[in-house]
Amino acid sequence: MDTNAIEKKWSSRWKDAGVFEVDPRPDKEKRYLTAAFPYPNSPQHIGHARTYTTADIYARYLRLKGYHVLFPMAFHVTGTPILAMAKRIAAKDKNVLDVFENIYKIPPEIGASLTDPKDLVTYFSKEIEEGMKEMGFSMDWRRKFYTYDSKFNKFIQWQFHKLKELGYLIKGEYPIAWCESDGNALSAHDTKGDVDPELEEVTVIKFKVSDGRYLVVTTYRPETVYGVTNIWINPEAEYVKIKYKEETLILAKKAAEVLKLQMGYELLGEISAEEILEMNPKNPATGDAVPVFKASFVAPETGTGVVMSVPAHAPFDYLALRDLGKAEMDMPQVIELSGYSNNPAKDAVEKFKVKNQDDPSGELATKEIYTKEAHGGVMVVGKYKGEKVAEAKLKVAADLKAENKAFEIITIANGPVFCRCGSPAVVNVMDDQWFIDYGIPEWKEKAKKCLDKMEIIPEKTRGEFEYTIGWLKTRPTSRSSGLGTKFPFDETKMIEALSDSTLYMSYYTISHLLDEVDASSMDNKFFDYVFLGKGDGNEKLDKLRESFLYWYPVDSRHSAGDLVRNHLTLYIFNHVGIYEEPQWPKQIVTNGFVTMEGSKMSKSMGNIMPLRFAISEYGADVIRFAVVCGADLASDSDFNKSVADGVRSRLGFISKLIEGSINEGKAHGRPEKWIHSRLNRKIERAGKLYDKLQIRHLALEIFYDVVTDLQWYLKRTKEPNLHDFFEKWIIMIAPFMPHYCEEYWEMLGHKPFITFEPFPQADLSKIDESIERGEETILQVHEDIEKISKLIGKKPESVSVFVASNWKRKLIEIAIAEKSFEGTMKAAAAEKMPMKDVTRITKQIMKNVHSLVKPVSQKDEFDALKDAEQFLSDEFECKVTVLTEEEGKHPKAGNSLPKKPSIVLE
RNA sequence: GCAGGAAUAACAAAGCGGUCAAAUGUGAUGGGUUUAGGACCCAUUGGCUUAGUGCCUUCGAAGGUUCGAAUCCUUCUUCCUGCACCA
Repeated sequence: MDTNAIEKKWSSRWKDAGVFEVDPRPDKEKRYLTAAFPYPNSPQHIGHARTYTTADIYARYLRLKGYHVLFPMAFHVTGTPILAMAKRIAAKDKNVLDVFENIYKIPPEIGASLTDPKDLVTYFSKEIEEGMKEMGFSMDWRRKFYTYDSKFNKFIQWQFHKLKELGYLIKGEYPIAWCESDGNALSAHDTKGDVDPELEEVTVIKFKVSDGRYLVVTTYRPETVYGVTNIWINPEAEYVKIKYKEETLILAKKAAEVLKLQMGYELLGEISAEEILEMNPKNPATGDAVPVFKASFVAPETGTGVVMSVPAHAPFDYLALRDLGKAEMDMPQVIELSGYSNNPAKDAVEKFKVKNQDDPSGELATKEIYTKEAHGGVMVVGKYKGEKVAEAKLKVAADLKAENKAFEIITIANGPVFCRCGSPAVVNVMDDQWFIDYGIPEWKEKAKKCLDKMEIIPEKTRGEFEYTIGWLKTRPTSRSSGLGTKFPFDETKMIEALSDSTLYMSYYTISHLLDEVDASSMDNKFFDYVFLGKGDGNEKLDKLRESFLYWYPVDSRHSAGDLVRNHLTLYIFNHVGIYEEPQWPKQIVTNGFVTMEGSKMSKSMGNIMPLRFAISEYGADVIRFAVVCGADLASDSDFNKSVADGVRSRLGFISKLIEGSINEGKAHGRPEKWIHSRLNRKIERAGKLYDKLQIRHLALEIFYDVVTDLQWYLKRTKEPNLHDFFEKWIIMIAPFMPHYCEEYWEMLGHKPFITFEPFPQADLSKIDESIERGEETILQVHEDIEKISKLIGKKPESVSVFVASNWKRKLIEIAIAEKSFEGTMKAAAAEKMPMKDVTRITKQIMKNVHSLVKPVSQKDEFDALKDAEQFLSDEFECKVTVLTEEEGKHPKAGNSLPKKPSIVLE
């Protein structure tokens, strides 16, 4: 069979018949599925396909179960990455163009032409859409939209009006990494080396020099303020005076430059290091005046460029004092640390043999002391004496701030970070930043309540959702640049990318019905009516509202697991905030990633396999399988060539069988009963596995195992008849490999589409335990003959098989009941069994008496083996005779046990 | 550091109190088929034994509970992911 031809044939038939384009049908129960929409700044690779394939398998399963299923798709273009990428293409950035050409195989002239964000979006979204269609995803493409569409913008603005009405939207200050020369915010896409600037709060403590004049130090350890012996400045650096909140602060010039934007101070002028060294500032915690000393380790661009010295707890402070010849001075202890003296810093310096403050091993000493004190230290002075350092740290800082003896500044923790333009990133505090306040308790309660009622697949991720709901607080939602929707209450701002993808599933329910509607008429009243039923409607609006009410709520939301901590939890919040309970989400399904031949896919490793390339290489049905079946839903699934080849060859095996099996076969013996018993058992289990999306388990059960069963069946029977088997099996597996199954279905003489056939019902009457156990015994005997034959090193001329007597079966039942050697022996004696054999057998079976199962009767076992007599004879090319133990004259005949017939080779 | 997840044979990955020397797939080895290659089929793939149904040692490490543990409990070790504005 020609894979590509089959896949093309069926995808165009689906398209022509519009089978996935669905509208409300009140006569049918609906299921509404959505999967996270893609971000079209590059083509998709096989990793992206996992979530969509999982969702599609589920969608197709639900159709077989008789539901009316909607599975829509759209494109998310919000935010800065697409803009940044277009800019980089315009600048002929080699990295971007190389990735396009070498990894995604985009013709270089096309790649280089995508300098307009819209062209970029158009090109890649087209590419992605084609790939999804080729994969056979059963999506309703009429509903497609882009998040920068003006109508969608209206919807998002409405969402934000709702959030504001609810009091969830607040305005405030927010620090961000900033480029002064470009005048905009910096995220990872905008920095050299794609570094994500990490912001961190640092405490600034004010040491009073005179009234209104302070020397300001930065510290991560405010609790050590009680042990300050002096202040450090770098004599090589320049220092300045600034006016900040009506006070004069003294700090390093370079530090002041970095802090300028966030503090908004007035520069008063320079001040010489000598002048500072003369000062005797007062420790705000103790009131003691301390001297100012010189130290080379102080970096003028870090913090304030002024440092407080706590020699008992900071190895560098101790070292600098020792370098000045002051090692013997009094060094007050603040923290007690078991295993250390009253000067842990000194202990650590000696332990690591640090020479002076310029010796790099000082870092090691510092790290050890900081870590240990932070977690194991106990305060020995001050207001929080006796408390743990971890707690005292926060309390001391809070007290100092409350008394206006300290304040917080924000620094770039992983700095220095540079903008692509070359200038260093600084911290800017936006005072007109909008937030969504996910910290509001009633809102959290609702989210919790929704979560409690939701199905979470895999269930073990539920804890992560609970954790995220608990931990979310105010979240910035406006940005100064990017594609998407303008912020309705400040049109100079854009709505941030994660905030416009939390309620959009509602929009799919009407997005294909808006052709006649003008964007300007889509105001708050419009959406209030359509989605909330508030206000007055009309015929047109009613149609939209009906569609929404029919499809909502979302029955299953699919995404990769990394979105639990943000998108998926925000999705819950926004739904419970804006909608009533009947519209709340019902289920969330998350999956792991896809690795490539054992390692993570990455651009730098060049091991990304573009989806459309993979499809042309292996065919969509094979890729669907390979991408989804390699691991449990939650864990990463590995894509490798050998697995894909394995799937392909099994598919070939099955195709051949179906081609050959259609008009055949009259056999109706044990093998037929067996394979139908196996099939019906699988049908019975498959439904539950599909419901829980146990995809890997399903694949093993209804694909790999089935191939193995078929191979055994073909061995066991001369005239195979698999027509009835395939009639059911094809439907059951169709969600995995829809193209092939449609083709098979047609080959079996049915009209399309298998897509809407009812999922097979398990015929429980065909599940035959004794037939299956019989077949197991045959397999066992087959193996045993082989083993023995190998051991004696020759092919047998004849084989006799002796089936154990019924009294032995009875004996096992007794053992199961008695569970003890003595008890079994007694009961056996009462039954007048041959005690010599009983002793031997009982000894043997007592070892695993707790796991014995009731044996089948001698007759059942004999019948099974007798039926296979010819088969075994053919297999071993000699006469195989099956006899009962009683009929056997050979001395070994008596060795037989239930399920373990005695075998004699001659 | 905090929070979550995980550790199983050559590799990947099931199993989550007894039927477990441990499914399945891949790889490897041998054999069959084939002009050759590929594909396909069969067998073997912890050790030792044995004309098969036996014994021993294994499921990150150490302890514990139990008649019985890969599975439950405790401690430890290692690895992964996230810790916020980034889609």
